[in-house]
Amino acid sequence: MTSYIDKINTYIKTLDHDTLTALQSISSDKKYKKGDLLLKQHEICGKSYLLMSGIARKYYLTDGKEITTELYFENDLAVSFDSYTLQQPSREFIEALTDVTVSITHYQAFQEAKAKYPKLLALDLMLAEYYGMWVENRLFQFHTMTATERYLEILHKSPHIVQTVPLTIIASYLGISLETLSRIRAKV
Amino acid sequence: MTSYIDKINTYIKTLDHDTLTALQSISSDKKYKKGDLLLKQHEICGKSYLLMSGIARKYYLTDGKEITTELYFENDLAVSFDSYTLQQPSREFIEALTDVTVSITHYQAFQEAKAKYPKLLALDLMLAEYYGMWVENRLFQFHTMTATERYLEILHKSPHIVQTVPLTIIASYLGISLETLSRIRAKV
DNA sequence: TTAGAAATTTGACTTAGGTCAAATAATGAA
DNA sequence: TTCATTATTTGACCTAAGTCAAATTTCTAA
Repeated sequence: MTSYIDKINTYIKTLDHDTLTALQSISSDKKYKKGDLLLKQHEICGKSYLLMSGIARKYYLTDGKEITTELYFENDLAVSFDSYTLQQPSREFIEALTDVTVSITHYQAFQEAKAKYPKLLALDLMLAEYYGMWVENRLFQFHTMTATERYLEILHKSPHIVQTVPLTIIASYLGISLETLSRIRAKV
Repeated sequence: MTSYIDKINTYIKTLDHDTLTALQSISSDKKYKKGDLLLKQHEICGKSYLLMSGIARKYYLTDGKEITTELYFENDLAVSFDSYTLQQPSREFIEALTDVTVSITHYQAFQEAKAKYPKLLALDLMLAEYYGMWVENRLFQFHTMTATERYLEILHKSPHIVQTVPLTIIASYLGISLETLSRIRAKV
């Protein structure tokens, strides 16, 4: 599936000058401090955030508890998918876990650009497909793997997560309690 | 999210004659008997299956056990998403749970049609977005809900599933054992 | 209709993971 | 440095859900 990111990047490199400048004209950089919220619950996700540097996460609250649903590193694209797609209030927050720099693209401007530049429509499809496969893979893990197996998967495939993100957040991302994660780590 | 299906259907109704005939020219109907496999593991999912009638499911095998990942009813579109998107061998099977009639569209022909008819590209994006939101919602359920809560969710939002699909399959779809499902049902 | 197979339920017991509480360890600002 | 806060670990006990085995119930094909 990493190969699909390559495919997307390769595709972006083939974009013509006009398409590329159109895209740049509707994007702008912004910095956030550690702890800042890029998106709040109940807000409509009217922007996409491409992480240039730093770490961020997406999470929601269920009876007072924060459940992390996605972790973002450099070059990851952060949005609340359903809020962005349906332009309806978000169930999720997006939070900067460190100071971050992002490239922001507005939803509405991007919709208009897609109508004018079909290559952006194709790009949007690729991004949606990638996200679909990513979520499908995560669901697969919850459906069939134990907590220990899920932790080992992260440890092997995304060691940077374990190295940079607090265990409380990793535990909620794995869908287990902090104590259980600590015990799993104490073993292998 | 049902509203998004409405949006997709509304969009389809706005398709011009040429686009529509192009789509029809690359689609054909086919019937399968109960128990037939529309897609086998390790095959590349080179077709999409729009269910016209009957019930089908998608599942994979983990150490000999069948895990159902999706149930299809009339008007549902069945594909192994990553296999179809990446055109790589499928981890999943697609099986007819009853006699079914499907409208089959070939992947390759659809790719070519999308290049010629941009409205099909936009349609494809909507379908990918819908699937992404659907999977995200299922992941949410696995991430935060107990087995009982997941069962009640199905019971309320998709009662047709409980009425038509064997409990063994529903149990694996919920990620629980058959016995646990039976006990949940014995209560409320 | 009826025997055999398949689906579902029930019982007894085990286990992964949760909860609550307390003890350490690590970090960061004054 | 040092104190206070935050992060992580450890202990004791609990609970949801799994496993294995057997009993029923429901279908289905002859």
